[in-house]
Order: sequence, then C-alpha cells, then structure tokens
Amino acid sequence: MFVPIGEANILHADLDAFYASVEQRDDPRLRGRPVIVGAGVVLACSYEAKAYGVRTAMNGGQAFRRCPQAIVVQPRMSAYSEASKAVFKVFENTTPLVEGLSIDEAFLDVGGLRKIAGTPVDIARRLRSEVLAQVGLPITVGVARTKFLAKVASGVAKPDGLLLVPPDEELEFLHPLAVERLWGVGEVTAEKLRNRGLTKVGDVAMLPEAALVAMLGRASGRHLHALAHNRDPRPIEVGKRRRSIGSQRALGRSPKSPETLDAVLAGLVDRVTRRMRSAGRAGRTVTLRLRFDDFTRATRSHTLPQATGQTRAVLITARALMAAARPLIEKQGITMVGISVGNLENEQTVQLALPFDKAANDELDSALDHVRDKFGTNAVTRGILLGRDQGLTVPMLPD
DNA sequence: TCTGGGGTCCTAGGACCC
DNA sequence: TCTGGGGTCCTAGGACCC
Repeated sequence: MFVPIGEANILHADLDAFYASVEQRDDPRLRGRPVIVGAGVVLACSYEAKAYGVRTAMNGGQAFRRCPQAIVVQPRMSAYSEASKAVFKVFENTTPLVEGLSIDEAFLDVGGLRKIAGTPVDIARRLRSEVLAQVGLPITVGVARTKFLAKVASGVAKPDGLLLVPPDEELEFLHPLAVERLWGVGEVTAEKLRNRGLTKVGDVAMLPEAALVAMLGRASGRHLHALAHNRDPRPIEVGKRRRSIGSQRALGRSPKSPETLDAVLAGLVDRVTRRMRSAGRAGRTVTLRLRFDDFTRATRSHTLPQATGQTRAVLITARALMAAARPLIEKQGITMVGISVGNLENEQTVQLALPFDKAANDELDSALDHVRDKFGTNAVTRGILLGRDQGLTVPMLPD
C-alpha cells in the first residue's frame, strides 16, 4: 500500500450546533430538548431538533411543523462571540499555529508538539475535554494529514466526536463518501454531478480533470479533481485578515418609501464604518446589495480612489449607488438591503511628539492642524488624547 | 418553502495601458 | 492607419460556507 509522505498533524476543531449549545449551556431547562435559535429562519438547532429534520437556514414555519415541541429562542450574538473567544483561547494554548475559519471552527497544526504534548490524537482528546471543562461546550475534532481531510473527518465524526484518518487509509475513507462532503460542493454543483451519475467522491475521482473543468468551470473543476484525489497542500495560515466588512437588513414585504430606504441605508453605513474604525481598517470599494420580492438579487459597487473609514464618505457613495439602482427598485419590491466595504487596508497610525494640555482644546486643534499640514487634509480621522507628555496618536487613512 | 446575516472566492466583459 | 498580445483594475453576478 502506498503511504503518502507526512503524518496526520492537522486538527479541525468544530463546535457542535454552536449557538444552540450555548443556549443549552446557559439554560438547564433546554438541555436534552429540541432547541431552535432564531425565529424567522433557523440560525442553529440542537441535535435533538435535527433528529426531527430541522436544519440550519430552514424557515421558521417549516421548522415548527417538523418539530412542534421545539423551544425557540432569540439569538444572543454577544454570548456566542464571548464563547467563541474563550474557545479560541483554548486553541491558542494548545498551539500557536491556529487558523480560524469562522466563529465556531479552526484548524490547528500540532506537528511540532509530539515530544512535549504527545500524538495529535492525544492532543485532540485533551482539547475536547478542556473546551468542555473551561467553556462548557461540546466540540468535535477531525485529525488528518491535510486541512481538507481533517475537516471532512470532523464532519463525519459529529456530534461530540473525535476521528483520525490514518495516512495509509485516506482514499478508503474518502472515496465512499457522498460528493456533498467535498469542500465547495453545494446544492448547484451536487445537482450537476448527480445528473451525470456521480454521487460518491470515488465517482468524481475516476473523471479526468478536463471533464470536471468542462462541467464546472476552471477553478471549481481543478479544485474538485484535486480534492477527490486527496491533494491539498495548503498550510495552516496564522493571522489571516478579513477582506470586507458588511451589514445587511431584511425589510419585509411591504413597500418602502425612498425616505425609509435612506434611513435604513444610513443606519447600515453607520454600523459598518463603526466596525471598520474599531478594527482599524479602511476600504476603497463600497458595494450595495439588494434583494427583491421574487428573490432575485442585484449588486452595485463603486471603487474610491482612496481608502476611507469615514461614515460621511461611505454614505455619499452608498447613496449614489442607491440612486443608480433606483430603476430596479421601482420595478420590483425590495426586501433586503446591504452595504459592504471591501479592498480593505490597514489604517496607519502616526505618533506625533506634540505634548499638549488635556484641558486645552486649542492645543488639540493645533496639533490636528499640524497633522493636516504634514499628511494632507483628508488624513486625519480622529485623534486620541494620551496625556501631556505622550503626545497625540492619530490613526490615518492610507494615502 | 420562499428566508438571516456574516463572509469567501471565481468568472466574464470592458476599460485602459504598454 | 490598422493591428497584436499581455497585463491590471473595475463592475456585476453567481456559488458556496457557517
């Protein structure tokens, strides 16, 4: 038997039914019972609810028909975000090589830890018990030689499981699985494959790459061909940065006046630019996303010459995009509006040696004037007062 | 059976530059 | 005056993921 080079050093750790588990943790009455988080649509559901056929993203009415005894709770995003931070602390105490994928999952590279911490399976076992002990949440871990296989393994092992794919049993593990297990195969791609009689990963592996490219396009075809043959050389990437920041809002089906739409737009822009500033990011491409009552979608975008995190600049751009989309909006009822800012860059911070008296606003003004003189009128977004001897720190937009 | 909010990546055409 | 080929950036749409 051919044994691939390398060892199973990659962990994929994935919290089970994350939002629902946090709710069950915080309210003992919910434990062991079907729980649905989210009213209009199912954001998450406990395994007890899944047993009745309830699924994530299912609409609320349908979910309730399948499981009338389910307890429906409103989402508490801040509780989930806090739980996520606590879990990531456990990850980072395990290894510095952590790549976060979303609020509830991450890859960990534990290759260098064998001597001090034991085998990857030992580490995975300990990780699971530490997450349970310290955060009170069940977590599933897949262990394999590649990121892709580790993720597939955790998916197969859910819930509350641990699964190792030994390097010499990878294809035996992979090929009998349904194509939907492949990363990047959703409803549309699965249907295309099914139409050609391809339902298992092994079926896809028998096709030449060119046939998959012809069927699915260049990138998807190559990607799928590689995964079906168990090729995934991607390393763990630490410190990945977000590429866009956005916010959206569902509006319901009743007609919306232009004034109402503008107020919603201003609220979204305010939320997005606040988040950008607190993350220290500025962006150049503003995208307006719209959804209509027939579920069609449209986007309008504009790229500015300079990155900005200013509410005013983004709002002016967003309004112009909305005006450009006016004919579309008048033709169909609008049910969702979203704003996102992409092409993100880091805000730059300059520390100026300009001591000033906290009490004297004049001095702050003159310090800011100095920054404007030096770096341009648009440079200053805000200043932070640090005290008499520490000067002024001014986060700036990139030039 | 029509449903949220947050993201990522890819494709294709057009503009523009060399 | 007409014509090649290559590259980058922008815009809009689509598929996918959690």
